[in-house]
Amino acid sequence: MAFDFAHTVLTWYDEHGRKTLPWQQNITPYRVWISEIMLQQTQVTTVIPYYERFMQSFPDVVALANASQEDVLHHWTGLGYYARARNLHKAARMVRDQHNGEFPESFDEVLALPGIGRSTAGAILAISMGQRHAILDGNVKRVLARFFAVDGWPGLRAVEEQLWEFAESLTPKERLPAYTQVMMDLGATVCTRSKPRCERCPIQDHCLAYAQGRITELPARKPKKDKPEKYTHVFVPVHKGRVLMHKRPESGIWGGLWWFDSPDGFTEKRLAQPHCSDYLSREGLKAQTSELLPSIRHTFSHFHLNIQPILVEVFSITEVAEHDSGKMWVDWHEPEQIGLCAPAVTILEYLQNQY
DNA sequence: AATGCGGGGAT
DNA sequence: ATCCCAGCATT
Repeated sequence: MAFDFAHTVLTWYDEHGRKTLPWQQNITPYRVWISEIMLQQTQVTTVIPYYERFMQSFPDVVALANASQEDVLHHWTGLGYYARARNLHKAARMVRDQHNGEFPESFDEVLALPGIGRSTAGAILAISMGQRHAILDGNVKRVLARFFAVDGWPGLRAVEEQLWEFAESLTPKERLPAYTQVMMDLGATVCTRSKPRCERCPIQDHCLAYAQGRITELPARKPKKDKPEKYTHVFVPVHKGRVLMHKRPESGIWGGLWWFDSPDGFTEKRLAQPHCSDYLSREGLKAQTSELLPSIRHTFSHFHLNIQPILVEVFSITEVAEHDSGKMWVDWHEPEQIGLCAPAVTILEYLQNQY
């Protein structure tokens, strides 16, 4: 009889699989959905506190739909990939308005929700409903690339299609929640990127990469390219314990998050320090002093950003900006419930400590 | 098919 | 400093 892959890993799961993660308790499609989105490109230990806070504030899909986007982004501050939060909110409103507030239970309907692709749709329905769908996240890609000794970077279309075929062919007809979980557990706790624990792997005897001594070279690494340096100046106008912030456009870097006004955007070369006068007159402000705050180096997936914040102490405000205008005076000792990008948090923390 | 999209943990 | 993580949307 041929090697029964699913049975072998399921037996291992019963003894060694993770069963106490927050989203593994009180399992519902909604709770699994939120966990799957948060866990996209984000590690488990980072997600856990975010998940707990999110569930506290938005216990069900209707609660999430009824929240403001501002509030949702606030709960996402620091998690990254903010389009995930915007899509999550949009999808919740679709569920509320088009599915009577009940999370859909067919694959095509779930796949149609923004922010949910093939793997996430499969994971949600397999884990919460026991439906038979394959998944292919980073963990499963690594396990299968090694088990079948698949060459090539999994980001390549052809390689990914091959891995999907393997994933589909191995998926059993029974015990879908446990099987889906164990494929991720294997990748997360045994078949790790570096120093995999092959001696504890239930499928070691049938692993091609292990047999070929190619565990460390599979899956193939992503072709690396060096990240360009970029630069930006930002004005940080302060007045009586508050700081003027600007809301970024919905799309692009830090979409919908609050940041500071910049005279030069992100530039390829380091520009001379801008004068405050133009900015101040445009904003209807008068300054008494300005000084450079410590610069911040922030790394994105595709470039480094060198940020030079310019503190401007303002002594008169001719116009108080309104929330709706995309500008807001934020109390740095008690920031509003808004979404902030990581460098904005750094600057606010600096103001808290210094002033 | 390739690129954009964040932040942080592991090494 | 580099790699990469429970991926998806856009072009």
